[in-house]
Amino acid sequence: MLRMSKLTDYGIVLMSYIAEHRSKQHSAHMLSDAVHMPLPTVRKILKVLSAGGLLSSERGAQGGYTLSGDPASISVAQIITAIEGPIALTECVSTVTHCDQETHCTVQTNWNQINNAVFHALDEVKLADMLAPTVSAARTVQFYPPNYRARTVTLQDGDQHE
Amino acid sequence: MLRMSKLTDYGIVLMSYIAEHRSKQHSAHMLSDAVHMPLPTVRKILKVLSAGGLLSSERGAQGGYTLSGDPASISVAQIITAIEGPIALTECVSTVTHCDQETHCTVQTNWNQINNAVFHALDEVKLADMLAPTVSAARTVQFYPPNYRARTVTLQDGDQHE
DNA sequence: TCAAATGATACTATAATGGTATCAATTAGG
DNA sequence: CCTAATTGATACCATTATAGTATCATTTGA
Repeated sequence: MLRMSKLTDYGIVLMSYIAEHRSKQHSAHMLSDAVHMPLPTVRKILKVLSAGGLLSSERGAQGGYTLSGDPASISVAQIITAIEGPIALTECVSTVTHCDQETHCTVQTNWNQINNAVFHALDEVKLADMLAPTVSAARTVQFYPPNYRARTVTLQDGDQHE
Repeated sequence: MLRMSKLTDYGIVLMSYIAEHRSKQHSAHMLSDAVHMPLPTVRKILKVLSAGGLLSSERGAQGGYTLSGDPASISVAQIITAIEGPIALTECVSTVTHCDQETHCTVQTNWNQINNAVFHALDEVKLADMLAPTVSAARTVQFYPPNYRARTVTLQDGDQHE
């Protein structure tokens, strides 16, 4: 988990599609057809991406959306941020909520560090990278141990819990 | 956003507290008092952390929980994974859902790359790092531009939208 | 002037989450 | 051996967030 919203996922797919077909102006309707997503949802997302400055919009007949920048300079982090707001894993980092943990919360400061790390990871990946199937995968070490997973096992008979 | 659940946040606070007071056996009740969280919730989280192998539990009177490993070797990624399940930002990565995007989804393969990056970032930060207030912050470059944020502005009068 | 398009707002149903309650199983100690 | 303290498991509920829909206003090209 630690999942981002489905809308964000859609947003990235949309951005990818538009990036693949630059120069053209894309209406919500066209995109809805092309990417097989419900029109109202597409509209909503495009609006947000536009408000976020990632797409340029033109109103009126023959209007539509275009990328407002170079695919190589638009990062996944930007897209996520545009749709979900600033990347912050915990509430205590993002908002200035007065939480009664504060006293015991040595943790607080270190979250910024973690957020930075995650943000950086997401900011390194550009839209252009998403288009080229596996270009950068080659130079990327696979850190995720394939069978890494906490044991949420339900113990079986005769199984000893350590 | 891209927020992890509140329970996970709690989980990290609990793990931090236990790590700060190792050697002792901690009952849910004690922890609830110490960290000021509702007892049932604490119980739930401890149970999960225990099932995830991060805590060792002893039942019966005078029972309780202890860290099952060294704070320096338990990572934030492990804690998150224990509580929320495997770290996967998109559904299409985690589950084998048959989504009708597949055809247009050049994106798919690259998500693994992103997930790896994020996982790595979270796996680098150990529980021990969370205790020492700002030890490792010094050697960590601050990547997050302080005013980075998509413009979700509501335009004011006389304000020109680019 | 009309049709095609985005912009804005508000609403609804479903799902996820946080929180609670209850009972079973285990174990130390009198 | 019985009781109290403790974890384990399951089930439930209320609130919130999310995804999706509907509607109307605004802009603009032909």
